[in-house]
Amino acid sequence: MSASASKVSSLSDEQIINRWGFDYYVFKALSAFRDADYTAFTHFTSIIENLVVRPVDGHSDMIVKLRCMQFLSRINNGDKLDLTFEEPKTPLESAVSVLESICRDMSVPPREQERVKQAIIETLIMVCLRSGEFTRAEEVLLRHFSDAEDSAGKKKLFESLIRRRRSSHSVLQLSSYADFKQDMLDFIERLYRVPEPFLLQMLKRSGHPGVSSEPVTSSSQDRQKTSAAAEHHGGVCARLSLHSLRQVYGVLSERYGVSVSFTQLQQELEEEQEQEESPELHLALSETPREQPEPPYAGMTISRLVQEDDSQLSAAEEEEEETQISSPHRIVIPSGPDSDDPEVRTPVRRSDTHNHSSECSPAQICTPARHTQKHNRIVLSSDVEAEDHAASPPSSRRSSRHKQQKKSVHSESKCVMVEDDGGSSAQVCSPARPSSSSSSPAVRRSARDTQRQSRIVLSSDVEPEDHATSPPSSRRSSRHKQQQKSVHSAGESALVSSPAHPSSPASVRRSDRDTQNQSSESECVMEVEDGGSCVQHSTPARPSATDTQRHNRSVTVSSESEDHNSSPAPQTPRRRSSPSSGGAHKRRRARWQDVSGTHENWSDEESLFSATSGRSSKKYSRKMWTVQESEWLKEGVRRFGAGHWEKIRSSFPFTGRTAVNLKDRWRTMLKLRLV
DNA sequence: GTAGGGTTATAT
DNA sequence: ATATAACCCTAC
Repeated sequence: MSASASKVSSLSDEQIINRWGFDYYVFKALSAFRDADYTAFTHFTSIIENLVVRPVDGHSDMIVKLRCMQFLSRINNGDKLDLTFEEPKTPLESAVSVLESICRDMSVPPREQERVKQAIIETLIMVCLRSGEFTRAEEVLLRHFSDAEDSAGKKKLFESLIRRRRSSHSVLQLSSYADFKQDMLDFIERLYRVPEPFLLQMLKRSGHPGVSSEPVTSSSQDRQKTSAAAEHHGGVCARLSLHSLRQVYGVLSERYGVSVSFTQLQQELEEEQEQEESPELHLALSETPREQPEPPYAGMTISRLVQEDDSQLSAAEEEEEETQISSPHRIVIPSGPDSDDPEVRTPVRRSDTHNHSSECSPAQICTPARHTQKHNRIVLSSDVEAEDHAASPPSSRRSSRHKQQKKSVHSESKCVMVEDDGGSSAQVCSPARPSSSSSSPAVRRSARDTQRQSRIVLSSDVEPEDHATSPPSSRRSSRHKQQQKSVHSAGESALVSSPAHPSSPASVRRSDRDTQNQSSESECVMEVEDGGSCVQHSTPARPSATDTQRHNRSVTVSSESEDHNSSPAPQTPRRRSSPSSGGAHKRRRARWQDVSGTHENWSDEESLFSATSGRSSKKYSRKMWTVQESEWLKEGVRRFGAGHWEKIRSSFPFTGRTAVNLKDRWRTMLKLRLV
């Protein structure tokens, strides 16, 4: 779909950079969890939660990562029965819901799925027993306990303990919650290996001392592989002809809207070489940024291009596979002495001469650059990292969606690396999933097998994440109307970023005032417990309600902007300053997001990882539909036809939506003529 | 599982 | 009080 192009173009620097940050913090959160540093884990998830509220380039494996974070957050709080992530459920029950979502998206062997679920349920029952919640334990036992024969013994035991109201028993003592947590982490890591985040890679390449990125992945060998791979990088490259490079360049330039011709580029390169000092290749030179600022990558230097992509999947590639370069090798054009020292490469370095700084900002961030070497070289490779995704099942996950959209499935992985003297190199990789086909051997990227990246989400969907029944937050401002009229076009799925939902204010649901006090108290407690960061949410800054809301909707195509978020006090530790409120007029809640601009997509109160304390039982809370969800729905109807609600529901990452909800929403959309 | 009419929660 | 998106109920 042409959407890819527009999508890419609409990525803002913030979206891209936030994505880097997102990947980094996910990685750190997993590391912390593995190290049993749950306080740090909580801190990182809080950061993620807040980050995700900002515009983020949300394609690719973001959903998977969010789900993993959600899952682990719930597991992490599973022993606290008074917390809830989804209204009536205990954290572990929510974990089961998330597990189901994960299993839907990624093909998880049924046995594994069952085993994990059973482990969670048993743990939940034990937690209930230990805390004397016999009734609840019984409820869980009856509702979720596996009927499998092998668990019959345990079932009996639990029944007996419940009956006798015994909260102590050797079995209860033997099992440790900490072990359970690690077991769950192992499950997640087996399922999905998080690739080394782009930011860390950059840091490492920059030669920053002491950067040791502990892999999230359990096997530390991976990490070593990573570096090893990096080191060999240069060595592995096969040299190809200029002709090949030219072809590849043609494809890429078209894709990214680069107007410079290959020949021009060569000339520039030559000139640069002559000058010796300009290590970088500047596409920008000829790009005339001013003229066409629009195109996403226009005006960027190659390095920047590359980098963005390297940051783990960039949209473009995922969507256009056709343009994929199929040559399995890397192309290296030596233009100078080449040195293979990989470590030194700093992908982007701006330094020198002609760089139009303005255009390449993002890239520059991480380019410390060492100036040692000088050689120019450009490497384009379609590499393949995949190869070893042994453990990863997921290739199929979302496949259904994909397939339909694209027919060709081939390996999507490709990598473009540009390196010039100075050692700066950049790479573009589309990790994509390791699809069967080509398995070219290269090892790249972060060398870890990571690769499984789960699928590619195609249209940018980022999932708004989260669970279903979340309590509505109270204030959601006036969005309805606006949304109706304002937009509606959203036609194609061009959504770009869809952040996940912001956190939810826990207990603050409907009327803030009522619950506020309580909630604050509890929230605080909770934070302390787990994360330690108790940032008082108590008075959550109440956001001012301005209407500014929707102005910003960014470029995303979708027009309906709903801003659903109303979560008043995000539980996160830091309060977000809401830019918007200029004042303190009647402040209602800060809607930071509104300010941001691109997020139209989420619904109010859902929180990604935070739990609320206290359970409420209220009738039902309305969960407004996000733009993202509406887009999915439209896409689903387009694909399967109206009336096939269940099918549509299961084909998109809806959370907390039933087929009937979809049907009702569709009815509403028709009524509003949004479709 | 879906269609349609009724109900409820919210914003104005 | 009114309008209405989201939800619920129930027949098929």
